Amino acid sequence: MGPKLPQYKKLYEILRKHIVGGVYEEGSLLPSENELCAVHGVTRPTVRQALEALVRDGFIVKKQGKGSIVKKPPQDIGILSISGTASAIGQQYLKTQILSKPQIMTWPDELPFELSEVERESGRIYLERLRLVNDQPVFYDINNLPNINLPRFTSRSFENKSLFELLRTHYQIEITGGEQKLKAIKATKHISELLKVKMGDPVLYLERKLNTNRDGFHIYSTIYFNSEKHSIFGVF
Amino acid sequence: MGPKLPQYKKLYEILRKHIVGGVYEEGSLLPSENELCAVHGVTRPTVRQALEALVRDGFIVKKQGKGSIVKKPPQDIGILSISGTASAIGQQYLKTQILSKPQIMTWPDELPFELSEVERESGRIYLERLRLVNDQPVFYDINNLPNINLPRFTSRSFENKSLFELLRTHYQIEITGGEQKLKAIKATKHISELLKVKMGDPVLYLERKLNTNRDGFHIYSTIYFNSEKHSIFGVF
DNA sequence: TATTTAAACTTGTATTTACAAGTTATATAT
DNA sequence: ATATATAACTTGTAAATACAAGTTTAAATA
Repeated sequence: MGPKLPQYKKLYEILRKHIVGGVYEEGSLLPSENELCAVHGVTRPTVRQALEALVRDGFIVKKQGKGSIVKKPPQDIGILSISGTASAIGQQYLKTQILSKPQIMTWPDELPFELSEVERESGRIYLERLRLVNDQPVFYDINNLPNINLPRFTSRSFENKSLFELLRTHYQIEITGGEQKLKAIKATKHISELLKVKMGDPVLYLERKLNTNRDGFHIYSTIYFNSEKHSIFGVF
Repeated sequence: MGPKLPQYKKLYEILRKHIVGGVYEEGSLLPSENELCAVHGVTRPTVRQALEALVRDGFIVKKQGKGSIVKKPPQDIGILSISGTASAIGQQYLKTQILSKPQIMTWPDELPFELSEVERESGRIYLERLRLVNDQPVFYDINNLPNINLPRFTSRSFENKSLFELLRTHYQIEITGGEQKLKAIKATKHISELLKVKMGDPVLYLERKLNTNRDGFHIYSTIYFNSEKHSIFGVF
């Protein structure tokens, strides 16, 4: 069960959790590297590896002679970039409703992106979600993951949890990049009902292919976004 | 005048130059870390720092047990990221039409972003463009730059030139990042006429604030995008 | 010959040590 | 009291070393 994470990743997870959990206020300083060494019983290079990852993911900025300064968590970047949607808005306000529980299916014949052989042979895990802010529907997303080495995945709970966080913490799958196409389209009947907008009203439409640290493991998503009250915010 | 770069940065610059210069083919392997140590007379942690930076900047990917694989330099990134719109589509197909020549004005009272004091006091350079692909209008953008140390700017030619390229080559201003908001909206009469879509049809709407290497110098843009035939494509 | 095993690579993780460089607070001098 | 210098922090850079883990190649075995 214990996935034997390296120490710097364990420390990364701890600090990340503390930051998003509000243990450290925005703008305040993290404990110094030497303090972190002492507290967690590791050496400074190890601590620095963890901090580097936090910098890369936008949770802190470092200043020589000063320390590590905590940034507001959704410095992570929202739907336009590699992180999950949860952090874009602030996890506390974003609720997740599963429209279609994760289920194993075959791939459809036509896809906006091309599959690798392994992916096609393994089938897919299909998952539909509706995501709400203040009980108002904002995202509707359709996700396809290749069914490769994801034990117990279909039986896990997704309510109010980020898909990416689950992949990262339980399967050590990290998003390393991707590509996406973006359009403004008219809401169809189906979409308008889900997102509670008028039929024909403009909604954002995204197609994404995300790369991961697992070779040949990509996540394919289609996302509809109701931008009437919220807009997609991105920092880069 | 030697800027006394740290060793790992020197090595980074060397390897980067070699990669973009074609010394290493795309997909081929860089010398192993130990080889690089020997050749450049540094230790492995130093080499790894340089390679880390190359990974971060998208020039290589590393595989445990295999080596460092050369990627084609981060092609361009499209409108969703820091580069100009020209590279998103391919400069050769994108034409620029100036709707309102650059002119010096005062800032309006209301702005989607907050100005710094220096920016507000200096006034702005205002610039409207329409950008076409195959003679079909695709972007309409409204740009505001603070009027700080930009000699002869209003008299320069912009036709078929990237605003960012001009800023970089003539004023050494580089975009370092930014933030943006994204919505799908209905085309107003004005927008529909410019982008040649029906009134009320969905168009993409972006508001951006771009940071530069000049402290306190930001570029504020509003962009309307006709996504009927083209979609915005982004790699990250 | 085909398969398996082992060796020789590669990068990944981790410790220990040392000094440089930037920041802040304190003590000292004027 | 104010300015200056010092000391005590902070992160940044760099070395030398060790072993783990993944990949490839070559040798040994069936």
